[in-house]
Amino acid sequence: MEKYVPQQIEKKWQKIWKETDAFAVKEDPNKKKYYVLEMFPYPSGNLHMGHVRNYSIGDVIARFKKMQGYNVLHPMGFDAFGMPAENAAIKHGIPPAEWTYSNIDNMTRQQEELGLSYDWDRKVLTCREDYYKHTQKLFEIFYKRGLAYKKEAKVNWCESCHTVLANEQVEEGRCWRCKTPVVKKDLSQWFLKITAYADRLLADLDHMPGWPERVKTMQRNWIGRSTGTQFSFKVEGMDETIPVYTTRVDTLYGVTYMVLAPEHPLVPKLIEGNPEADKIREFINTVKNENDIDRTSEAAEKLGMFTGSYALHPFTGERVPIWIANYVLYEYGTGAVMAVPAHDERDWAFAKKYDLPVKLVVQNDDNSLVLADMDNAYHTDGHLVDSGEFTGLSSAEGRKAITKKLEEMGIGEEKVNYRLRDWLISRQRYWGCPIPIINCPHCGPVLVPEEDLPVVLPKDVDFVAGATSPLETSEKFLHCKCPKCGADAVRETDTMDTFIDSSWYFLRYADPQNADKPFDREKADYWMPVDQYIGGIEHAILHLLYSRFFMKVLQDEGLVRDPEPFTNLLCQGMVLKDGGKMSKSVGNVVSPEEIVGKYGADTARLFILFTAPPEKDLAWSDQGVEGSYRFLKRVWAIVGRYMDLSKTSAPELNEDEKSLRRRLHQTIAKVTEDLDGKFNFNTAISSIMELVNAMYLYVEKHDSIHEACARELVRNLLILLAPFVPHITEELWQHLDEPEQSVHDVKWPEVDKSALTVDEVELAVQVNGKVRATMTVPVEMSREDIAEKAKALPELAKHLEGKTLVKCIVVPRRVVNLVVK
RNA sequence: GCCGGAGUGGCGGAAUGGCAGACGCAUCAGACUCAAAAUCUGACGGGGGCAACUUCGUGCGGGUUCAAGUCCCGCCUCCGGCACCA
Repeated sequence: MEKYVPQQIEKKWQKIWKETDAFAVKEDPNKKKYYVLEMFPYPSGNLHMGHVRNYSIGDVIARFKKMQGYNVLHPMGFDAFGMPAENAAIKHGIPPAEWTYSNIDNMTRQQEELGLSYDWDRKVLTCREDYYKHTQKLFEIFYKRGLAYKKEAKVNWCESCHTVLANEQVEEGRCWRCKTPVVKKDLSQWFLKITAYADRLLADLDHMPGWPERVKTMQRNWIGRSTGTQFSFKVEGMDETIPVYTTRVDTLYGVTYMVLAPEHPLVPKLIEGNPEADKIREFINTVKNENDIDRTSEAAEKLGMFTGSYALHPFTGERVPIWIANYVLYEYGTGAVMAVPAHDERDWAFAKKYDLPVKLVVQNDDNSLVLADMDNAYHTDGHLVDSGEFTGLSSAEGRKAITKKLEEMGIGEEKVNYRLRDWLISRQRYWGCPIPIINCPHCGPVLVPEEDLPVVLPKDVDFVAGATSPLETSEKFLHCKCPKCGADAVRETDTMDTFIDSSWYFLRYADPQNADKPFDREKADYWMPVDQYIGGIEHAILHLLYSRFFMKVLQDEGLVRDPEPFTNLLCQGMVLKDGGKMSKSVGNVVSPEEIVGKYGADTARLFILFTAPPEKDLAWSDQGVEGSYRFLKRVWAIVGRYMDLSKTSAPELNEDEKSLRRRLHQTIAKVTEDLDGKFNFNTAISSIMELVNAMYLYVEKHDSIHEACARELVRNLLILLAPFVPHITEELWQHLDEPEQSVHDVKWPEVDKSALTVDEVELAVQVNGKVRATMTVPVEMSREDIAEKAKALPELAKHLEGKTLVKCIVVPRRVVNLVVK
């Protein structure tokens, strides 16, 4: 047989798969479906190794499931709206669409060169009118359900990207994309009411066993549910009350002051008449202008000022001074807190700094707390002291009883709070989905009528970087008539966050050609939910939370059946080089195209799947790639050698053939087990390597083989390898005298249990738990006989000499342990 | 601080409570070759021993068990998420 030249055979098969539409699928109610999906990429220009890893994992699963008889949906598309396209326009004058489509073409070609089994007829591009038309339609659904609203708010602004950002897109106070420190800005913006789904997003996490624990934890943290009590303080001498939220209402008798966020709307009134008012205003301004990094940094000092006003304690009527401080967040709870310095570390620090009184109202079990000796707040639960009628209750009882009393007084109630904020979706950018809203001077915001969708992105815009959306520069786009009253009106010029586009694309794959609707319910019900989703951990919150939110809203709307989009989630690890992330600035980037060109796609895929378990980080190793290439050459050669061996047709297999056949069926069992839901690609491949090694040892020893045995070995070796390395297996398959069929259409093999039977097994023989010998015994030998045989082993004599046997444990097929004294 | 995950040879990594280190990389040796590469075969955790063999060994300290990388208790370290969220 000729040499293994991957470049030739890979091109050949890729062409055939493309021409025959080999992986196109249709709904088939008689077949069990399996939907495997890799997160679609942003068309940045070129695939990187992370993509290759992502797609290789998905492709093995898709091909394996198909061979198992499932109707497999395995689609691919592009998350094609986004900033880089627009930046290219600003920098180089290339229209964003042109830049994007040329990148898509290039990356699609690179995907094809990896031999991935996609149904390309279902390719989805979020930037095309036929897609974003439906994104707009979905926005209208949200709007009609009261889940999309516009409000004036203090929002996160990135100076470099010239746009606002969602909370989820701010990492440590910086823009997630360009790392520029985020500043606060007052703007009127569109939000989606994800907070209305906070409880369901949280609760359903408990019923998602197919998701990694760490992702669920991150989402739980992000949603940040807490149960507490909200109640109001009266302001002395004013007809005003200040609501506060606390999880430690049991410490209510320890309140010695209260604190408002500087942004709190009551502040101007509270400082009226205070001679220090100007100073306070100055302080408020300083705090407001600080960015999040400074304001929340660990080193940040707690700063505050006394307003001059007092609140009244709801139970004791005591005067409680009202302060303003930088450590209270306006966005969370009520923007005001009761301060209990004895039992809260922040309040403690603040009280010490400004010399405010401290009252101990919770004691530990042995009543050993002495305020004068404390150098920290006591923030754990205990029992209440100096707390009026509640004294003596445990903290938990105290919380219940005090909340009940506040309720009876009509000034408070139990309250659940979330850290999660509504999703800010407006972006002051061009290359995104236009928000289908018309702003009418008389009617306010009005939805674009459904029949007028899509609101098409205009081409006549200026891409001069500025603080407003480029869409404002298109006169034709901007001016329109109000659909309600017909008056002159202007269009909304912000576009939607691109995370909206990716929050429903998995549904579009089920029905990608539908012109009227985002997707047909019946088709969606057939394919959804995604059985296996694969992608990077960086989307643990962003994309994966938004998609879950969308799915729930669509379920409420009756458009889908299921509450969750992704049944099983696999978060692949990163591809590292020299101990760090591959990056252009470090200069350690290995390009997939280069590797594929040098070794072929099969080698690249095999290396990535073999070198590390999928969820762990993978260290790139040039030598490791060589090793994978070497293995494929061995496969190529051994198939040839088996075909060249002279064939016998003896009535019985010889011992070596039998053991080779046993090895084959062990391998089938192992690979099937490793691929079925567990995705241990690395150990699956290593077991196939062991089979190949055994096949080599056979040809070293023999120059003939039983024909049926040779045939079974080679056939099954190729089938087992097919999901991992589709080209070389297909090529070799065609060299066998098989019918006109692709190896990828063959049924996955069954284990022949009779092939696994053995006559004899080797047992380890231990004395007091230490292995001292091994022995081979017939499988059916009784425990008693095994024990007798073990005792008589000569190697054991010196370990047994002069000792008495206490116990003998026989574990069939594994071990014998003689316990002696 | 709270939550989650992980610690095994020179390296990537294997091990339903039952012979720790499968498979691969690197290294060394042998075969083939005039030679090299490629290829095939073998060795390969540490200490001691010419050897048969022996002893220690899965982050640390205890425990359960005939038997622990695996189970339990107490720590340490690293990675990730959240964090002035009241």
